[in-house]
Amino acid sequence: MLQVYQSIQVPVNPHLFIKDPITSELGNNILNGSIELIDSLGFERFTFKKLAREIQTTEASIYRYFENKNKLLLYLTNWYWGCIATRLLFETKNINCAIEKLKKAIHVLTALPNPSEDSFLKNEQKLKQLVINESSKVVITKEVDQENKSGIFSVYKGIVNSVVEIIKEINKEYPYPNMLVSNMIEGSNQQRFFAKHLPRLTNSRIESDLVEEFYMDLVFKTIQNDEK
Amino acid sequence: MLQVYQSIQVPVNPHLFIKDPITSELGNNILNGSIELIDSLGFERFTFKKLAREIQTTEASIYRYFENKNKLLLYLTNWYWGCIATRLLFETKNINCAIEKLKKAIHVLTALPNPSEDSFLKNEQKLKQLVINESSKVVITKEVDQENKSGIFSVYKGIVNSVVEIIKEINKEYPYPNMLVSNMIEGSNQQRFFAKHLPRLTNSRIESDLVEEFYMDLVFKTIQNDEK
DNA sequence: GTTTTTTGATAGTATTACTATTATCTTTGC
DNA sequence: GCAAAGATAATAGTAATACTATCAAAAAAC
Repeated sequence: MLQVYQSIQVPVNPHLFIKDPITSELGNNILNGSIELIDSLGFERFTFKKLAREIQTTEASIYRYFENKNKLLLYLTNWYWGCIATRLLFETKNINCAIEKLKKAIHVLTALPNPSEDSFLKNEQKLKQLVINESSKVVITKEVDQENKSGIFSVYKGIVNSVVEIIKEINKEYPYPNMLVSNMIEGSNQQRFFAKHLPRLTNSRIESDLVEEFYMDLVFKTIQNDEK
Repeated sequence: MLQVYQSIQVPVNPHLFIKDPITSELGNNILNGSIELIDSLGFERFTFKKLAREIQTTEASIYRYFENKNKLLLYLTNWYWGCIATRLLFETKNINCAIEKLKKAIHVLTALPNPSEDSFLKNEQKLKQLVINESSKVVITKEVDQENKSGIFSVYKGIVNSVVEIIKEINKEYPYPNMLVSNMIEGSNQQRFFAKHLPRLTNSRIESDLVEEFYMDLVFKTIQNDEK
């Protein structure tokens, strides 16, 4: 199991851990165990004590890796966005047509990861669930400015920025590209939460997911040049 | 102060309180005090003990009104959406043109409340801040299905639905009206958070707020009939 | 003017979010 | 092959949180 995380070279901001979890067995157990446990308990009920019980270690040992559970969740989401950033780079490479590139980007950012072609990691789906259900709890906080200063959101910002650049290639007059992209990324996650729990807020369903096509339609219509 | 909350007839789901706070002085103190305190501490650090100290009462007394702090925040946000729903009704009344109606609706849902013309309540702005910064923490939870069953989100759903109806008047072929509306409401709040803390994710700024015009542009472009 | 309801004061419990200490176990250097 | 260094386990302890319970005092309702 140890090398699962190491094989993907996704560096995570060192501010988020005390001791790098990918360098040890225990560290990897913490990562895998926390994904499972946060997912099943929800972040509020998740504690290091429960995690320790689950992965057969002690609370104190986990604290040697992570300052607190917020940092751990930030680590996990950061790592997720790192994977997405890498994939975005791969999949838009060697495409010349900006429109095609944008389509690919929208796909990478809004589609559900396909369980079969899941090249990157077996945990990607559970991790996406975490991002959908829990990430806002460690981002929309009073600590955000501090975290931001230490560069924790730079990977995410990089993703937004690279899609913004594609949009500018297509229509450099469009005045709100950053809003459009961040709205799409956050919105696509939210729509999936709605589909599962508050279906009257969306047209998408778990059985027939419309999120990708909704944003595909929305983005292209929105950036189309008015003059045309 | 007591009648501030009573004057606006916004019924809040009784599941959210043990004893109706608008019926007593203490109840009103709890509501006003909690808005201030959650806003200044952030929801995570907010406790009933601290609130009790602030409004000169005891922890146990607050527990007589609200089961826990989650329910209290749900109460506040529910009340906020109740106000918005009322305003939406008022402001779109007697407008025949669906396009004008939609413009009004987008305005009500995405614009910052104007401090001077703030007809409804002096707390509306702080309350909106609460909704922006804290509401996701009590919505995106494991309890959402249970809360949903007891009808806590019906006001919100009603708002979404009434805007969906307007969109259908304009273009009944558009396949994702619910997604578009919920995306707009949630997104507009998020964009304001970004403007304040993560400005590279948005084009809007605190000094020059572009949220309303962004969604005005986005929604109308998105629902425009392709055939035209 | 008594009864009911509401609030205040105090106390207490289980859980959470940590920190500290020491012993053991593993790894690596030589 | 062994000492030194580093990592982990075991245990203990503290302050804060999230409540619940009890009882007396104050206010309101009848």
